Amino acid sequence: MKRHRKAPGDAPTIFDVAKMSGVSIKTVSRVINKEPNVRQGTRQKVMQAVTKLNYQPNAAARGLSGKRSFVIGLVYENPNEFSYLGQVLSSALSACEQQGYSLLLKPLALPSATLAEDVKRFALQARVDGMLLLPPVCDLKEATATLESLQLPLVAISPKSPQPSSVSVHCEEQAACYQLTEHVIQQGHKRIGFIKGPPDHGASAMRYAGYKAALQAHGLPLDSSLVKPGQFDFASGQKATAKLLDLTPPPTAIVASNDDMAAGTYFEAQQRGLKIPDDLSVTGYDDTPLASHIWPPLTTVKQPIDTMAKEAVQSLLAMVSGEPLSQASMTFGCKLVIRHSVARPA
Amino acid sequence: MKRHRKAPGDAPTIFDVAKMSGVSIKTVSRVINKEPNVRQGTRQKVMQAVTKLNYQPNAAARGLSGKRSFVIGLVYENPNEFSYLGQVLSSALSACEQQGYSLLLKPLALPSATLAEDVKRFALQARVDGMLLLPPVCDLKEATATLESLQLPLVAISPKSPQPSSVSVHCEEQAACYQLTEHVIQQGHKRIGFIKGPPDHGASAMRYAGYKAALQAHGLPLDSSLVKPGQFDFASGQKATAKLLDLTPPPTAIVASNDDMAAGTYFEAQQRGLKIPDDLSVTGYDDTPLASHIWPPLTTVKQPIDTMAKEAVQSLLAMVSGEPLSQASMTFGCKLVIRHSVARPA
DNA sequence: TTGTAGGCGTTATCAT
DNA sequence: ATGATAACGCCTACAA
Repeated sequence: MKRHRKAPGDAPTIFDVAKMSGVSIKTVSRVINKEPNVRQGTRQKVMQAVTKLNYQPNAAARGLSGKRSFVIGLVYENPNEFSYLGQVLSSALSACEQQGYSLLLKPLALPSATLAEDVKRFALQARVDGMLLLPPVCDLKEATATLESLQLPLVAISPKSPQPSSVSVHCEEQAACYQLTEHVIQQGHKRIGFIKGPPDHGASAMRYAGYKAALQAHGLPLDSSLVKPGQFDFASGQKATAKLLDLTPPPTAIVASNDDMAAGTYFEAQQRGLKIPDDLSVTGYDDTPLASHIWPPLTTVKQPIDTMAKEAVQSLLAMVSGEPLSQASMTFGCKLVIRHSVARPA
Repeated sequence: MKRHRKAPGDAPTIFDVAKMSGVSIKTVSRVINKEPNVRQGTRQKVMQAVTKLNYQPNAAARGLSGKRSFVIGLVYENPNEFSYLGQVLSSALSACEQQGYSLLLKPLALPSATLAEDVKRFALQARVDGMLLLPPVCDLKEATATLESLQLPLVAISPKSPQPSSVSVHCEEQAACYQLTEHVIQQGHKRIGFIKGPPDHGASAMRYAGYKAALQAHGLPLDSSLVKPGQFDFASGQKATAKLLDLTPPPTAIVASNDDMAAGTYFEAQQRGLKIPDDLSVTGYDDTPLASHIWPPLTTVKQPIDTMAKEAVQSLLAMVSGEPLSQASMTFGCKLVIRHSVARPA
């Protein structure tokens, strides 16, 4: 026999609400889930009881019983710095909260031999309704294929290419990096170094393409010795910069594929006694807090991360609810943020 | 009639494991939860089936049925920068994962009129087993009292004072800041500015006390005009530095209560054409990635954040399990990280 | 528009 | 040491 008698301290259940409002639990359930076919007056009675009792649906029970768990996962690579991730995280979190969802974090150590297994375990254990995938995980077939075989709705944030098969949000990265490079060119620079991002991030290729296109558009040759690999982190940015500055003659400007690497460029240049921007112009990408906190303030590109994350969540939840998506992929514009790290070459 | 027949794609349940290993579900449950009173051979049989089926206990079902939800909450103030929080987050997350727990994030916008209500709602809705509290929330009575009335195990990370009533982990902040200040003094500085942290963070007072004690120990006067308020963020650090540098004569060194504010000091000083450390010595606190990424590398204090977070989780889980804690409060040592932002005054 | 019955996968209780 | 069975709180059928 079911008890459903609660001790004074216990949290109220749907039965308590039903009793207080004089309806069945199913009706309460309908109200809670905003289902149709409830009379206006009934709905109000129930809502009153809910408020009065401060009733909170039990997430575990909902997850167990229903199809939805009200949990979505955010999968990302274990970061060295929280610069970009921090922004995504904050935005995604608040978007989830607004929609009554919880966000579960899943950092991954890459490369991983057990990637597929790990991701699957995470999805199954938490019974997530869907997943938000960050680069480079969103482009790793082991991960996405496994998840898709679980029938899990997936949304990729800035994946390699606007996958026709899957849903994603991204930026006009190529155009933005074109503008950025053009801005540098317009200051009179001819030898412009470039620090690439890791090849497994889609953004890397896009940004590099923008750099190349700008060079070409302005009749500048593409000198491959001026292009160095990087990993989107400080250390690789510093290392690449060292190589670049060792060149004879060295570049007069360096376009780094993100802010963290640009910070590495600052570091190496300043260590060598070079003054930015007089001796070396530098640009970044992402407009992380760092960009405006280092001296001189870094010229960079601002992605609408907040908007993107919120749209990603929105799309994901729509998929979870089985709603048809108006579009499988959304592209947002980036904004050039001109500060003080670019000047005319000496 | 119970089905317990799973479609091929469905995740295996405890029944599947029970069937495969030829025992009852209760025995499987015992094995899963490491309960005693299971014969060694039985335990092994079950474990084999678990492995073979890749069985994952359903979190929702566990939460619904049992006393524990296997979820803990991490409550913090909405950050401008993820410098300190990012580290705590990473560590806490991995600690939770290791223990089979999930970590749910709860950022708060402070000050908040609905703090108690928000925190309570969060706790109830997620049915968290316990909570990790970061400053300044861990010191806000509205929050802690509400949570305690829910009988929720709480662990505070670096709270104001080693609360006798509650469990907490912290650092020897005063001693560390004493050493840091002493290091500056030993370089020959007499006029040493100090940028305080926000009064609602326990660390602020401790660090300030360390500064004062070092001054006194070395026969230096405490000049209150050299002490400015700050908020632990870049902007307030910059602002405080501006005020300090406007003094006549200005200080020859500035001790900032954390790295973010020290970055503000760098910014303001460099904007004025001052060279660090030749014209101005600077120190920070926390050893965030930023500290080693700005130029010149910042002398700071490293807290064992990873250890602290892991211990905090450990203690919390012990409380959840009703185990007696060996100690209600744990203190860890900090480490001075001497880099290149302090030199002899001109 | 509303209500009843049954099951979701686990842990708890109480036998055996 | 092991097992049968009743909760846990909710949602999805299906009735009414």
